[in-house]
Amino acid sequence: MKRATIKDVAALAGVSAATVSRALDDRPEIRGDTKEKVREACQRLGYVPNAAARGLTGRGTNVIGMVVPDVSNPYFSGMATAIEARAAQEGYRVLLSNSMRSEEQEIRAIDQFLARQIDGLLVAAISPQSQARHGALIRGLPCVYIGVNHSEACSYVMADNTVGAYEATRYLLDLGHRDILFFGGRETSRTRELRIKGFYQAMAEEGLEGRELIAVGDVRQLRQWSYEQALDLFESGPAPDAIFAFSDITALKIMEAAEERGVRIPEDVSLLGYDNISFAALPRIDLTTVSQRKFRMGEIAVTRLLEQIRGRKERTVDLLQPELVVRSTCIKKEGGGPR
Amino acid sequence: MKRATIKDVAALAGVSAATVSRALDDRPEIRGDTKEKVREACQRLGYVPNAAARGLTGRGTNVIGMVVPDVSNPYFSGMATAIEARAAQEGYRVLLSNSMRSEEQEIRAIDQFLARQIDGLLVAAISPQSQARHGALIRGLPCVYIGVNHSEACSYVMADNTVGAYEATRYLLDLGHRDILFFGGRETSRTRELRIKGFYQAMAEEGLEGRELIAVGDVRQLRQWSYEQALDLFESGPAPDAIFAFSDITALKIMEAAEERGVRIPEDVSLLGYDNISFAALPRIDLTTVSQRKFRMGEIAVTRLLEQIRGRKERTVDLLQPELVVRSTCIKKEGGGPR
DNA sequence: GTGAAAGCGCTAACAA
DNA sequence: TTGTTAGCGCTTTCAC
Repeated sequence: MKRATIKDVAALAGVSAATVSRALDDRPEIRGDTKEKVREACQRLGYVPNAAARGLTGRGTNVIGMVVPDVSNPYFSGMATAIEARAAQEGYRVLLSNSMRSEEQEIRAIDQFLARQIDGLLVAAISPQSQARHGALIRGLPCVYIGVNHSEACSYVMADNTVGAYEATRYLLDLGHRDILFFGGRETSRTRELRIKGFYQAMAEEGLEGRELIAVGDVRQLRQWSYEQALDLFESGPAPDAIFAFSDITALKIMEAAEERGVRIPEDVSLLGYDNISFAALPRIDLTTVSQRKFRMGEIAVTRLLEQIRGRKERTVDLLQPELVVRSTCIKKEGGGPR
Repeated sequence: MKRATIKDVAALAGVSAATVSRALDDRPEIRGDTKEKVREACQRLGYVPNAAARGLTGRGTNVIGMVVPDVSNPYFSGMATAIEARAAQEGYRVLLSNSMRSEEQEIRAIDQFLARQIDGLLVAAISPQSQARHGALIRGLPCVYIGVNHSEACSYVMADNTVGAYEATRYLLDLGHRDILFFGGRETSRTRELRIKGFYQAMAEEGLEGRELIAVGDVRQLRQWSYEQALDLFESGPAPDAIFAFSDITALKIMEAAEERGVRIPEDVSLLGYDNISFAALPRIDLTTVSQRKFRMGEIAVTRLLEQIRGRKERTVDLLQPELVVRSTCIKKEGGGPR
């Protein structure tokens, strides 16, 4: 069964298509009873205006698109939820598309959105390189990047990862830990680059060297990698005083390996994550971590995007200060204590 | 800056719009060098075909829409991911929209999709009632419902919740538990209705009564409610032998309250969840639960939807058998043991 | 092999 | 207050 068009409605209501259009727009120049007739006809035919055709004539759609690397990652789904709530307040709907951490899929997602008459775009890109490739596509479309993966040519909102890592490391140091291991993250990750900088900065202040473990292999195997490396680490000799995990997800895998090896957290080794995903607050997990304040980040991103949609021309940059969330996986080092 | 149209490309390439259209479709009748010219012009102008206009002329868009109650719920985001992977294999993209557990938002989401030239729709509805209201909107559009909230008039895929609950309860019974409490779920929930049926069925077989706790209040407050009720439960006297939680999320809140009250799980009370969300497998959580096999469910949903898109007319119904996932939160009752 | 023209469903400018 | 007309960007006949 073909869907009803505005013409079908017009015919049934005995008016012209233009009148139907105006009636549905609830314009004042249309008589009440005409509107009534039109509404009735729409009802009868199950008429839904075709947004494609509408978009064609050049008005806004009140829809914004959002591209994320992976919806099943609580970091992104949490942010998406905040964004949708905020957008809804402003009368916008959000359409979500997954790039599955593939450059090609990311491009296709953006492409789809561009072709689909949206008013603006929010992108959590998978790498700074990938962002560079979007520019040509996006052109004049209002767009805000979220997170560290963006070029300097676009508007973006990000948390200060270096400061976050610095403060987290300071916290560990103040707890008396000396041998601290930065665990995970891939070499190509910009996020890692920023975090490790903060880490070494804090370590250097104490005249400490610090050590790190760089993740290798396919992005999709990272969790497995973390688990195996942690197993090795706990097996092969004295563990560090504390582990600063690249992300909460990594921390969780480390915790799993510790469990497996009978290493107690935090008694034997302190563990600190990054991101403050909802998992981290779970009973028994209760992971000490750094919050990127993703809800706030989402809100700001929507606000900036709407400003653009409403005419703002200048590029915007928002840098959020992260926040240490102290829970129970880090304790004072035995015999150490704050200096 | 306006986006380039097919005409701009045509002008730059020195051909007609029709030729551009054909060239981009890689049709054999177009000469190779013409295609080359066209491709180059597209490149230069950053041309992206407008899907709206394309959809207008009536061909498929290779996009399917999916409506979920809440992306930040791992149950749905997990399923969405499975669906996207499967759809991608078949050359389809998935656009995700959140209903935020509101009937109004759900309708708007569907509306949006209908208006947006998608080839098919996947819906995880928030209630059976809400589904009834979609019918008029959806009309002939290929559509598959996921989960228990659907009418009998549409195609759907769901897990057998009654059998799942029955088997889980049997498991608890076989472990020697007698006083089992079914905890949570709102009175209006169809899911609850089905699960509690299985629960009482198993209990009745043993000549046991069983007891239940019905959740009240706003959906968004449910977690808080679970936590508080569990606190009360553990405080006000002898806890049951075992708790069968309405969902994993509920179980997690119960676990939190137990922690708070010094009640040990599973030593003092066994705990069983439902859904097998990814949280449940976390170290230290390790929750025994029932899997709805949501990945499989997602795959089947996509398959059925594509069948419809490709012409199948009949309604389809798929019922999945759930699976008990034994982990560590349920143990034999002290002094009880399997009979 | 390519171009001209019609039409998809809708809205906006102009008439009546 | 309402109808007529043109045109949004694209695809698809039908000619050439």
